[in-house]
Amino acid sequence: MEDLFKALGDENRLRILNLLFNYELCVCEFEVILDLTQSNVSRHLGKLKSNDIITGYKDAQWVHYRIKGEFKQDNGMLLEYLENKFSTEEIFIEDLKRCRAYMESSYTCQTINNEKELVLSLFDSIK
Amino acid sequence: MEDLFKALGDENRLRILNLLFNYELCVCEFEVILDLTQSNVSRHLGKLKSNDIITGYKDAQWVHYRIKGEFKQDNGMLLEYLENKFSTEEIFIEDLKRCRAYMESSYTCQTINNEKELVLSLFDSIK
DNA sequence: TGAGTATATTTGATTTCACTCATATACTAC
DNA sequence: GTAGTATATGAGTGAAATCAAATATACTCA
Repeated sequence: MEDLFKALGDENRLRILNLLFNYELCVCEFEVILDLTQSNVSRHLGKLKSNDIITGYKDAQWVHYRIKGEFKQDNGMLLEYLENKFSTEEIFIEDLKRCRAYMESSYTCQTINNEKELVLSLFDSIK
Repeated sequence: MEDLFKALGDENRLRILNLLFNYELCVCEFEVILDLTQSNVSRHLGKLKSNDIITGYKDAQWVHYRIKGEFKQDNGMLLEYLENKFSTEEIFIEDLKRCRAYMESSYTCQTINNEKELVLSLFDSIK
């Protein structure tokens, strides 16, 4: 319980969870959407994973992450609480907007790094 | 939100909250019931207070703490989640047993420190 | 007023955490 | 096989958090 809250006590990890509440994403996508370094994203995902909050599966070079089913089952009320709070705080709302813009584009995790400039320009029109 | 979870990400603070979900208590009572030093308890209460989770009022030398009403209103689901988890984890159950034994005794925060040995002996019969 | 008590805060040592840079691993495609 | 890409991890740094011991503050009561 202490460890769970420690895992949630970091803004970047909360931003990651906010996106994972809505989409399944891989490291390189978090990297661009949240504007974090690769190793930073990987570390935070590692912490969420070691606390059994998320799980990842490998598809070619890419590792896709999602909220763990068991975690959802055991922590329904907490998740509801989080979703509710996410929907009222600016930073999480903005993150989701960028995520949606990316999702509705034709870019994928196969192209996101080659076309990073173009993906970022998608986001300019939002803010 | 990050700060709230940081505040919850400490076992001693969770133990304090567990008791406050059921009783209103002052520093010297936490000290004996949870077997922590005075400065340690005071520090943790300070952190919970600065995060607007609890509030304290002074009565003579004693400061009594309780969960803040606004916090309850704004975080109902989180509180429900916590109460639920507290009721399933050994350490929180034991803490509550000791707290109840103290509450049902005739000791008060005016006497708890003079009679510390006797209060502690109340707890022996529990474990 | 002065002694005694409850609580808060300062100090300093130790630990923990987030972050970056560089490197290692694992996979793809040629 | 080699080159290239995505992800994970090791090592080092600086910031923040914990804790105990000592001190400061605020209150009571004689």
